[in-house]
Amino acid sequence: MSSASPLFAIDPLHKRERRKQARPGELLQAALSLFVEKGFAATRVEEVAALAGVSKGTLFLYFETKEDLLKAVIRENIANLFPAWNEEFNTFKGSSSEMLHYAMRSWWERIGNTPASGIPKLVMGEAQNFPEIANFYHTEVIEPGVALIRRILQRGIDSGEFRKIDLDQAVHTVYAPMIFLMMWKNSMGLCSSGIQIDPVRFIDMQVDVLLHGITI
Amino acid sequence: MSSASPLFAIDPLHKRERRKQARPGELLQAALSLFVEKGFAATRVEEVAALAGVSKGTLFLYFETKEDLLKAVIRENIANLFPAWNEEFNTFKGSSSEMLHYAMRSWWERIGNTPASGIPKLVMGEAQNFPEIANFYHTEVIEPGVALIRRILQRGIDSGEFRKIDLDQAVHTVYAPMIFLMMWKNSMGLCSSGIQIDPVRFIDMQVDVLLHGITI
Amino acid sequence: MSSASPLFAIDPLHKRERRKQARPGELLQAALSLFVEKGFAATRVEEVAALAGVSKGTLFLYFETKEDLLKAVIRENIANLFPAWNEEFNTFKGSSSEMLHYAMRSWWERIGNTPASGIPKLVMGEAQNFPEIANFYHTEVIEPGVALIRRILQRGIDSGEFRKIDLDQAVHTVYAPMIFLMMWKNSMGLCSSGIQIDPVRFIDMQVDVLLHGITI
Amino acid sequence: MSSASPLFAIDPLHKRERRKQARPGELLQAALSLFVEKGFAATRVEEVAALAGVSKGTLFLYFETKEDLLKAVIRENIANLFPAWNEEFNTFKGSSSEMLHYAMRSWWERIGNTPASGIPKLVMGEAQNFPEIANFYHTEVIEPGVALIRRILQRGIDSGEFRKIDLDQAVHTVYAPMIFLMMWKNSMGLCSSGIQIDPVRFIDMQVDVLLHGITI
DNA sequence: TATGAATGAGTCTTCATTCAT
DNA sequence: TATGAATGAAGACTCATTCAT
Repeated sequence: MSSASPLFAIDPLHKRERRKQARPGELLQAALSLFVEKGFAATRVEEVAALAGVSKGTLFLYFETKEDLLKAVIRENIANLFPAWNEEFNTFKGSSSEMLHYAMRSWWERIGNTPASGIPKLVMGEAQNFPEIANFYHTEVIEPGVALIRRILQRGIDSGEFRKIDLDQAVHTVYAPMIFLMMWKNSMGLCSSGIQIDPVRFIDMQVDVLLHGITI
Repeated sequence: MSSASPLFAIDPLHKRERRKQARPGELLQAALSLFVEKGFAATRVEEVAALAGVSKGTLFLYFETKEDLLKAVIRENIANLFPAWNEEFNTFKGSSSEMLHYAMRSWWERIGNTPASGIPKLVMGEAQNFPEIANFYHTEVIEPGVALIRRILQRGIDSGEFRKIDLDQAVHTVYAPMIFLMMWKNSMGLCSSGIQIDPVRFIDMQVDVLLHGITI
Repeated sequence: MSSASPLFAIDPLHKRERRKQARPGELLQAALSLFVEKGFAATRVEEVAALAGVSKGTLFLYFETKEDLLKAVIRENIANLFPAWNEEFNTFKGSSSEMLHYAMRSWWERIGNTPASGIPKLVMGEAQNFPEIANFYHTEVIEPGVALIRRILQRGIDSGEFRKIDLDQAVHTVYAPMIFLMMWKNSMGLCSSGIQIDPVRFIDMQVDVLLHGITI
Repeated sequence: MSSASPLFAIDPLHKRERRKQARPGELLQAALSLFVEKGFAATRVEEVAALAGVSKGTLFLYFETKEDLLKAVIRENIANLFPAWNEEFNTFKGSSSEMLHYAMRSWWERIGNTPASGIPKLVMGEAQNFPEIANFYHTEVIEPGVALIRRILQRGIDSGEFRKIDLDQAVHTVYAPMIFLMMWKNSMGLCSSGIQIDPVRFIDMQVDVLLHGITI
């Protein structure tokens, strides 16, 4: 109020307002890190609220249920990335091999290497107990992801780069190692004494083997 | 617990006695199926006891805590299989490609296609809450499994069938899809509306791509 | 609060001012209908505020607590009716039987058949938790009501129409069915599958039996 | 075990067992007194359990829900009385006037003058919030009660003692004051400063007026 | 050994009330 | 005055674990 230049004449938000707009994001971030760290069921909503710096009641102002909170976490951190991704691939220049390699690398950078990588473990772990979450994940994440991969493979086949493989099976071959990698990283990978997988080398290896296998 | 699984014990004790000794095994079997079906947290010990035909109190006579029960389930259903497996591979006749294919198929038949396939999901889901379990799984399952795969690949390289690939990476390439398949089958695969993966075709595809990628 | 209900105030203040003074009345009306419809405990203050077209905070500007709001509702809707009623009976022409009949009918029209009929249920339901309210109701409603009935019966005895009954008991006989009717209407009467009492016939019957019983 | 005489050879219950059989009754009694004293919603299950001398969890061993507990209270204290009552009236000797008088007096002794008299207030107070309870009360209490009254009146008409009144209305006239009396006793009647109704005189008066009204 | 009655800590969710704006 | 974001106390219900029998 005291010093708004005319350029910002559009009523600057009051402090309270600004907090309100930031809240969902802060809660989502807190929820993601705790859900991933301790599992969905084992995380108390109170912890999430505390980590976001608010009280338990406030959380329920923004999310109707703990389950809703999880859905929002998924949407925010994964589902929302697809539109931009699709766009990006529409305009990709280069061979389909490069495209596939790029896709997997960039998936790693944007999801696999972020806290969001813990989500698949979460979802799979709770799938039976919360079927609605599993369905949601399917619709919002798996299906768009599979569609994206399929487009890349189809493009390679159309251009004569790839063999005429069975697409329905081949897509699994692409995303299976990615999902595996995320699961591993967020479970066994945390074991101090365990086998450590180097993600970048793992991905390169997967792409390498895969391309060896499907290129003509 | 210390002796061999009572399921395989053929002893001359009269029925009463035998039942007593069979108890832990029945509880273990009940626990496996319920843990896999409903998840560890969502399974009540009373259900396990009921399915095993005993009362809640009896279960605690054999297992100190619910967590102990889970550990025993893992030990009993996976770790114990390796010795026989190693033996079998020592005497395998045939090419290394055949050996790899055989290994993956037989893994599917003996674990992937049984209730035991639900165990990795259990372990990963509880890994952070029970680090001891994760470590146990590492030592008793992952490491022997990786060693087995490494032997097969090494055999192929030695015999000139396979390229001189980086073994440390390559082993991941082999077991990643298997673990993925088990996880999928026991989570998203249960979604009625979800993408269904045909396990046998999936494995064949994996082997196919893999061999295309690594054979000379 | 101290002045007469703003609903009846016709003053020359401009609209803004008038709205301000109208607020408590609107809140009271909203509170009455919701308390009666859903019960005191089950009505959220936010709903009351919303129905009155203000925000939750505003309600607390006018009423210190939810309980205070209930007290105001009772005061406003019942206690205030008695003066006019007393006046009316001072000038009644006709037999005492007619007077009794008229009294019960007109009570039905002015209270029993309005949302205010829900108040006794409210008061009785909360009587133990808020003894103050019960006392208030006693002083402001029950006692004036009983006094009114007693006057009618006394008039009948004096005029020789009625037997010399025990007045202390007889008054109960008059108002008991009325209170019962209000309670029934606002509780069991709402049960779709329940016994429905036709209020007018019920009252006529009561008066009929009563007059049969007390007239000479 | 140690000293069971042959006469009691039918295995005497162990202490634990005996407790178990007593528990529901103890809980029911505790629930009745607290529900009546403080209202259903305002009574915490933990208080009920404590008053019955058990822990919160134990209560849920015997009653699935707080609402179930209330239903059991109603059944135990009112609904269950009807069979015996019906039986009694089948064999009643005397005039229908006496029968009616007897019915109301004995209702007072067995319900009105016991803690169970608080139940109608409970039910009416919670009717909207728990429609299932209201329906239950209707079916289990109101309807049998009304049927009983109707039989008495019909008997009087058949024997020529009573006028040919409208039965549907007349039954209300009988039970309305009883329900009123119970409500009053458990709400306004508790007000130290309030009008006190003497139940026996009230009932006598009701019967007196009623019989004056309906006998030929 | 086996039972199952009893326990009570633990968690989500609601809502009257406060208070910064 | 008016707002509505924030609070946090409260309460029903669950379930692993214990222990008297």
